[in-house]
Amino acid sequence: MSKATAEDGPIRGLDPATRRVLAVCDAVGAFIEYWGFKAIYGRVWTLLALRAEPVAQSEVANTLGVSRSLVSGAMAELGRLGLVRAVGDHRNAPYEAVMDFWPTIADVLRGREWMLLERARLALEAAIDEVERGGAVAYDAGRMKVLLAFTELGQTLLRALMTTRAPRTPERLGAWIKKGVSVVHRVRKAL
Amino acid sequence: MSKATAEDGPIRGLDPATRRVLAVCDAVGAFIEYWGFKAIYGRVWTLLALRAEPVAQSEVANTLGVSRSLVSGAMAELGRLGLVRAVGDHRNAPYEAVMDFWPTIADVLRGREWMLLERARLALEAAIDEVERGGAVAYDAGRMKVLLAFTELGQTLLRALMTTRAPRTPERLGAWIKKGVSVVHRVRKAL
DNA sequence: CCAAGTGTTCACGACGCCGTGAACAAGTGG
DNA sequence: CCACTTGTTCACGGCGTCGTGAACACTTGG
Repeated sequence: MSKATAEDGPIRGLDPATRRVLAVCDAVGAFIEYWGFKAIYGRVWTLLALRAEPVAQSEVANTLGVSRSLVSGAMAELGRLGLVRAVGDHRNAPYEAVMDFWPTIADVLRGREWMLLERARLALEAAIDEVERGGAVAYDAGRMKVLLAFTELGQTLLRALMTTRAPRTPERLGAWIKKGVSVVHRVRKAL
Repeated sequence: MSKATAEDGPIRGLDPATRRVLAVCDAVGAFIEYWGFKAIYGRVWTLLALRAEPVAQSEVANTLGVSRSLVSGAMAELGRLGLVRAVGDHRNAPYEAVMDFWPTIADVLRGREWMLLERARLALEAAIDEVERGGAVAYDAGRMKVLLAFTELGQTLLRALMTTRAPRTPERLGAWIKKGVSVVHRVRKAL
C-alpha cells in the first residue's frame, strides 16, 4: 500500500481544486489496482477525464508528481485500450479521456475472467467424468457439480455484462445508470 | 504466470482422478488470484472441497506439491476466513472445506471493494463541491457527476450482493443458482 | 539555426511478495 | 521411553514489478 501517491513531492502547494482532483485520481487508481491494472492507469485517465481541456503528457506528469517516462508508458497503453485519445495529429498533441469506457471493460472481462472461468469449467467437467466412470471414491462428484454450477452462473453473468452497451451520450448515460440502480433493487428483492 | 502449479514435482505419476482434481485446483487458484487472494488459498480449499473425507495438512502439501509451511499458513488464513474447518478437536485433526463460502465473499466485498468505492465517492463529492463553488474552470463538474453516478451504481450493486444469502443446503443451492441464471437473462433483456 | 520543451526507450535500483527449508513444539505409536 | 509424524514459526533467496533518470528523436519558438 505504500505506493507513490499525489501526496509525494512538492504537490502540496497547489490550488484546492487540483488537490481535490488528485484525491479522486488516487482513489480511482487504488480502485482499479484491485482489478489487476496498474494504479497509474487509473490516475492518468481520471486526471484527463476531470480536466475540461486536453492535457499534455508533461503536465500530467507534473500534476501527478511522477516521471514523464511513466506517463508515456501509461498513455500508450491507455491509447491502445481505447481509453484515451490524442486530439490533433501532430506529435505533441495533448490527450483527452474517452468517457465511454464500457467497451474496454467488456473486452477485459472477455479476455481475462472468461478464460479463467472457462478453464475451471472444463477442468471440472473432466474431473466429474473421470470420477463418475472410474469410481474414484476419494472424491465427491456432488461437490464438483456445485462448483460447476457456480462457474456456469458466473459465465452467464459475465455474458450479460459483456453484451450490454452503456449509452455514449452523457444525458442518456445518467438515465441508464438510474435504471440500472432500480433494476438491481428489483433483482435484490426477487432473490 | 510462472507460479508453481501441480505440474511441478513428482506429481505426474498419480491416478487419473487426482490429476484431474489438481487441474481444477490450479484453475480455481488462478481464478482467485485475480481477485486479490493468493492462489494457494484457492488450491487448498478446492482440494478439500473435492475430497470426500477430511484431509491432513501434510497430505494436502504432498498432493499439491508444495511445502508444509505454505499449507500451514494457508490453512490458518482459510480457517480465520471461515472457509475451512478442522473436524475433531485434537491438534492434528484433519480439515474439511466449508462449502457455504458466500458469507466470506460478502465480507470481503464489504471490507475491500466497498471502502474503495466509498473513498472514490467522497473524493468526487468534495471535488464537485470545490469546483462548483470556487469556479475552477479547468475542471469539468459534469464528468465528475458521471463518475459519481457510477460509484453509486457500483455501491448499489455491491449492497445487493452483500445482503443476498445463498442457501446452505446443496439441493436448494442448485435451484437458487438456476434461478440466478434466469434472473440474469431477464435483466439482460430489460436493459 | 539553435535552444528549449516534449515524447519514447531502456537499464537500473528498490521494493514487496511468494514459497522454501530448517528449527522447534506437540502429538502418536511401537 | 524413544523414534516418527504432524503443524507452526521464521529468516532467507528468488522473482517479478514498478518507477526513475538518462539518453535519444522530434517538434517548436525565438
